[in-house]
Order: sequence, then C-alpha cells, then structure tokens
Amino acid sequence: MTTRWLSPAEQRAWRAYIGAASLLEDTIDRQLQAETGMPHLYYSILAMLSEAPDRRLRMTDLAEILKITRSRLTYGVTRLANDGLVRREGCHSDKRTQIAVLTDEGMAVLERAAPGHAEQVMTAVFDRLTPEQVGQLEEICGAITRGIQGENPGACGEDLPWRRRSS
Amino acid sequence: MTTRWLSPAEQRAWRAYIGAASLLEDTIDRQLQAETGMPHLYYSILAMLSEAPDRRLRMTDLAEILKITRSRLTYGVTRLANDGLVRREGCHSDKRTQIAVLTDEGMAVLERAAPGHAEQVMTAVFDRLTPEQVGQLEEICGAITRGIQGENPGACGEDLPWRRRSS
DNA sequence: TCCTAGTGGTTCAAGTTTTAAACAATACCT
DNA sequence: AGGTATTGTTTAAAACTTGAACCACTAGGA
Repeated sequence: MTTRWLSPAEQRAWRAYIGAASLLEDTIDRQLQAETGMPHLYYSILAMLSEAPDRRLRMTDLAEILKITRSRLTYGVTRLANDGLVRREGCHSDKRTQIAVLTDEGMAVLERAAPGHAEQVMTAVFDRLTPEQVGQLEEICGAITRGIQGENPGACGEDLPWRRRSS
Repeated sequence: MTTRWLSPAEQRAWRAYIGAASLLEDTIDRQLQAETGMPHLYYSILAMLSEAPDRRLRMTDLAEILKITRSRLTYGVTRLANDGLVRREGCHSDKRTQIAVLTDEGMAVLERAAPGHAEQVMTAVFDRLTPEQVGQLEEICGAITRGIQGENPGACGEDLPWRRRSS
C-alpha cells in the first residue's frame, strides 16, 4: 500500500486537534494541580472510583478503564493511598486481587475539587460550543475511540465495565 | 457565581473526549517512539522547524508555539542536537537569542517518519470520520483553542507566528 | 493429587522528563 | 550610566514511566 496522506482538510483538522488537545491537557492539569495538588491522571483515578459501585474497583479493571499499565496504576494508587485518599483491600474470593477503595477523605477531596474543575471545563470548552457541536464532539470522539480500540468496549467512562470478572 | 455544572450531554461529550484524547496520545506516542525513537513532543519540534522559513526558529518562539516552557524546550533541543537532528545558531542582531535549526539529517528523519505517522493518524482517526465530521472537528478544536487562549493567535500550526519579534 | 500454565499485583532499577529557582549575558529605556 | 526586562541555560530535586523480574495464588488437566 502506498502511503496515504492526509487531505488538506484532514491536515487542518489534525493540526487544530493537536493544538487544542495539548492546550487543554495543559490547562486542566495545571488547574487540578493547583487546586488539589495532583495531576489529571490521579484525579481520574478518584473520579472513576467515585462512580463505581461501592466506590471500589479491582486494580486490573481500573487500569483497563484508564488505559494505563498496572505498574503505572500501582504507582499512582500508592501515592493516593499515602495521602489517605484511597485504601487497598483484599478480596475473599480471589486472594490475588487487590481492590482500590475511595476513602471518605478521597471523596471529600474530589467533591471539593469538582466545582473548580467543572468550571474550568465549561469555560475552556463548552462555553464556546453550540449544542450541536457538543453532540458532534461526542460522536467524533466515540468514533476515534472505537477506531483505536478495534470495536472493543470499556472505554474511559460511559459504559463502564463493572461486572466483568468480579466474582 | 454558583457552580456551573456540565449538562448530561456535555458530560458525555467530555468523557468521550477524555477517553479518546488519552488513547490517541498514547497510540501516537508509542508509534512515534517505535519508529523514530522519540516522543511526540520531539517530533513536533522537528515538524514545526521543518515548516518555518529557512527551517529555523528562535527558542522562545518555538516554545510559545509548542506551548511549553523554555526550560523544557532547552532540554528537548539539547537531546535533538546530540542526535544531530537540530543545530543551534547564534543571532547577529541579538546576541542573547539562540536559533534552533533543523539539520538535513533531522529533515531526513522527519521525512522518513512522516509516512508511518500519517498512516497512523489515518487509521486511528480519519478512517472513521465522515467529511462533515472532519470539518466539525476542525471547527470545534478551533473554538476550544480560542477559548483557552482568549482570542490571541499563534496556536500550534496554521497561522504560525513567524514574523513576531524577529529582527 | 500434583504439575503446569496463566493471572493479579507489586517491586525494582534505570532512564526520562518536568519543574522551579537561580544565573549569566544582553538589550532597552530614561 | 544605571536599572530593568529578556533570552536561554543550568542546576538539583522530584515525579513519572517502563520493562523485567518476581511472588502468590488460581485453574485446568494428567
């Protein structure tokens, strides 16, 4: 197959995307860092836990949801555990598994940070988009996710894969 | 002002975006790392230089384009210079400034990597999008960029800020 | 039962990157 | 001249990531 290049329109879209994504990640990260002392990834760990039933999740599942290696997750959870925002628990049915549980303090931190985070997302993103564009964005990002993951579910958010191998 | 929360639709869009962005960054980074031995940021440095007039750019301008600190850029350029992909040059008119110049080897590396990168972007993103969506994506990302930068130009790509303080 | 393969998680060492603060060398302005 | 702002680099510390090695346990036969 000869090289497939981006069309001019695609080129423009890609550049716009790269610029926006980099700026956005930077902005969000900075704000979260200032407000909670932790980077976006760690905030996401807390957020995912907060939405899981009983605020708990297997390490492996959590890693899969966040699309990061288990090693990386262990590192992050260790830090969060040191800060008292997360607690580890064993599992009766399978003694290998560890379960990360969001502590009350972790939940408190999350709730304290949420308004600022939401405000940030609003001003950075949604204040500038029409309702149609919001829909389009979801659609487009969904397509990209499916494209990369090759049709397998369990992305970050939405149809969360609770009830997978859990007992 | 009471807290402004995301509407359900915005919530969905935001989640979809976060997931896609993280996956995409990961994919691109991994592919570039495998193919060129350098992360996306460094590839971007080369790419920006390659499009600049005479393939050269002031450190400060480059940093601004890429939205990174000068310190971070210095680090990156040093690495690229050690690999022979970039060369530093002084400036006659202002002896403080350093100019990063893309070497022929750097250009060669870039050109060698470009096809694989393009292919990756195509399969990961554009193969899944309709022409309308491509336009929408550009539009949306442009709006986000403007939202964050508060109407100031000079984003990453497109209307590049050559001719700023140079000379 | 015992053996083997596979899973779940952590640890370890190494390397990379990031940050922030401090510097040195100019340039600019009055 | 003298004070101030810019440019870029350096520095040391910290944070993060990776990959391989590793332990403990589970599962699935023979």
